[in-house]
Amino acid sequence: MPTIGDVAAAAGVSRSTASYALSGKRSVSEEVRRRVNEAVHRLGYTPNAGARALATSQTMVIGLLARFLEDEFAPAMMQYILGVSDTARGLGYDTLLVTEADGVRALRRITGSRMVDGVVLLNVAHDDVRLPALREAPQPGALVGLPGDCSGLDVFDLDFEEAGRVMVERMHRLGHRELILVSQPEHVAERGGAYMWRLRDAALEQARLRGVRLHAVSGESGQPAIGATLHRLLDDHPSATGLLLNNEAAAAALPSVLHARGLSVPGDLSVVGRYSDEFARTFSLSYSSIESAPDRLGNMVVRHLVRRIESPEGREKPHVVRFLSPELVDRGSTAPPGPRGR
Amino acid sequence: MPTIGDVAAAAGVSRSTASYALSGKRSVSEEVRRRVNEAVHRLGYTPNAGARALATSQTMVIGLLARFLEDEFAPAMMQYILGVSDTARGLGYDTLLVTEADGVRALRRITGSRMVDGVVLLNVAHDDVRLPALREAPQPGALVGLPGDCSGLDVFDLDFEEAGRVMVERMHRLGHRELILVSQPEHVAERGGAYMWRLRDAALEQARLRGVRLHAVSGESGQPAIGATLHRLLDDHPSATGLLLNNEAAAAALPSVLHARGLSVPGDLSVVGRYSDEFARTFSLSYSSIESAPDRLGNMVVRHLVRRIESPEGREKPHVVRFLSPELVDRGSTAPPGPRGR
DNA sequence: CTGAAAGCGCTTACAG
DNA sequence: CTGAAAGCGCTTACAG
Repeated sequence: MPTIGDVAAAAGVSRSTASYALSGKRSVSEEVRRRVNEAVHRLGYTPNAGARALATSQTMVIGLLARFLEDEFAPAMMQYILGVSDTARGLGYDTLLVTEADGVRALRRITGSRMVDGVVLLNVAHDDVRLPALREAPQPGALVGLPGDCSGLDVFDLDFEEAGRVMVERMHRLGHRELILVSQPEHVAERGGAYMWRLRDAALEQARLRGVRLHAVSGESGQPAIGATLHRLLDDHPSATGLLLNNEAAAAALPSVLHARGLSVPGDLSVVGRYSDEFARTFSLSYSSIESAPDRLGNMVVRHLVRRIESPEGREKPHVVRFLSPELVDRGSTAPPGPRGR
Repeated sequence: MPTIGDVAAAAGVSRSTASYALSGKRSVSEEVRRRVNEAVHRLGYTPNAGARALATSQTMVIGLLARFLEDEFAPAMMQYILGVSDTARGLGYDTLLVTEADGVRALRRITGSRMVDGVVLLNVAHDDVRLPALREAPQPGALVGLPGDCSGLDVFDLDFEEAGRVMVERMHRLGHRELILVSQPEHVAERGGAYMWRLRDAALEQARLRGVRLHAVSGESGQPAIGATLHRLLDDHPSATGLLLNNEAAAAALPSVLHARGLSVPGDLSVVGRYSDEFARTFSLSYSSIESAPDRLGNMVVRHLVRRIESPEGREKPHVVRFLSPELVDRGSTAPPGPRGR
């Protein structure tokens, strides 16, 4: 592999001039620039990333820590990873994907060894053990998911509280007065998945304000258990006319449950879910839903991280906690209360 | 961040001795080793990855090129990526994930700049444009997926031909004499997805040998189109008693199609699919299937790549093309022909 | 506009 | 068993 020394020799200039001709960081005569570019092209020169990182303290790589938790919907993770990776590349960065179970050790390794210029954490828990290690790192960090303590980090997440309110509000306006909300399993909350209770508590509060009865329950994260739970809920609350789903498995299982009961949507039951459009397509779901927008979140988190990496004053700017406004994608699954309510 | 110079100073030895004490590449007195380790621990020293890469020409990173093609099942990709990433970490390597649309350019960038010690290509097509660039790279490359020309590369894939034979054979032994095979869309084959025709052609040949009628058709990759196609196929071939699915969307859509027709499995229809166990769980599918084993393939491809990276003679060893034997996971969806055949 | 030189933080022959 | 020094391939002040 040719080095910049080879390029310089071929162009008949010094290594520093070759370097400047390529970086444009100081003016170079037209003639020299041409000769250098020609040499680069002819020799097939690509700068050595390790050497450049050593000289500049910049790797042009961001670390992406993904956690795969039991009972979470794995395919959804792919969307976040793609959003991060594609955005990073668009900004000139590559992505080091870390899926190691021991996130703290992984974080120490990639930040301590300066393999990355910044780190994105996915699937952040309320009391995430990775955060202390991230705060100690010399590189900036940004999160997707809301921890209890956001200090020293940029935080991005869907506004799950607003999502809960929007769901209830949509149903209330249509005239619904009794709803069922199916959330994730209890242990998702126990391990710090704040999105579960953030949506639920806000939905309960909004229901209280509107005088709507809301039955909030946890549901399993897989078939056939969640299907059985949905049947039981519909049995237990025969006068409920709307179903809110903050549980992807429940959304995926609902069509067969409704089919088995001979219920139609929205004629007999109104439904609003919370998942990504990609998810809806994969499972052919035609329920209106709050878009969880993994691509937009991935985009936001990387854009802010890179800004902090690149602007010298950015390192000291106050950190942000930003919530993405939930967007209700209307797929026609809500209507005024049907016969179940009469 | 402390350097090895800081460690050496704190331990009262030279930098070279500190380095050797850590690498163990030459013997060091017990006393010195203790002092160096103590200094490392106290200062929180981690070697700088860029500097080490520059000195050793080893990055301990492997590149992973994933392609996301239209009409392919994205969640399946996550399984391959995890298999590669987890195996790499177990062998001491990190994973640079590249999802860039222009795979050739991406490949040139990460290999030319020596960011990686080797490269894994996922979702390789018959006439994959990335292969010439990979062969020119100074690092070894390994593939998941079978290209037309395997020269200079290690190639791993499920044995789709054997999979096709196993499917037909299972049905034939149970007494089935007329089967339907639903493959991926035609354009999957047109863009070089050899797994499509490899399974189909082998199944057709095996059916011919056994005197079984086999209707081989392409199906769409999403709802509702594939559902309609399945209905039409069952209408068109009323005496077919077995269904073979080399199409993940078709497998996901089948339960509702069968429900709508009032058909039970395996009483009325025997079914064998081809997908991963993870996929079966995600979609709650209880059809027997050829396990596509993304985790095992990811493991194999990385293990071989690392062997080639690390053993000096390994660089010259003949390249391998290895097919993973298909395993039929029995979920009880096959039985002797049902009433449809009578 | 250009070049010689120092330096980034490691590893590893070379000497003792 | 240990150290001084060269070298990996870049970038960038310093001089002219």
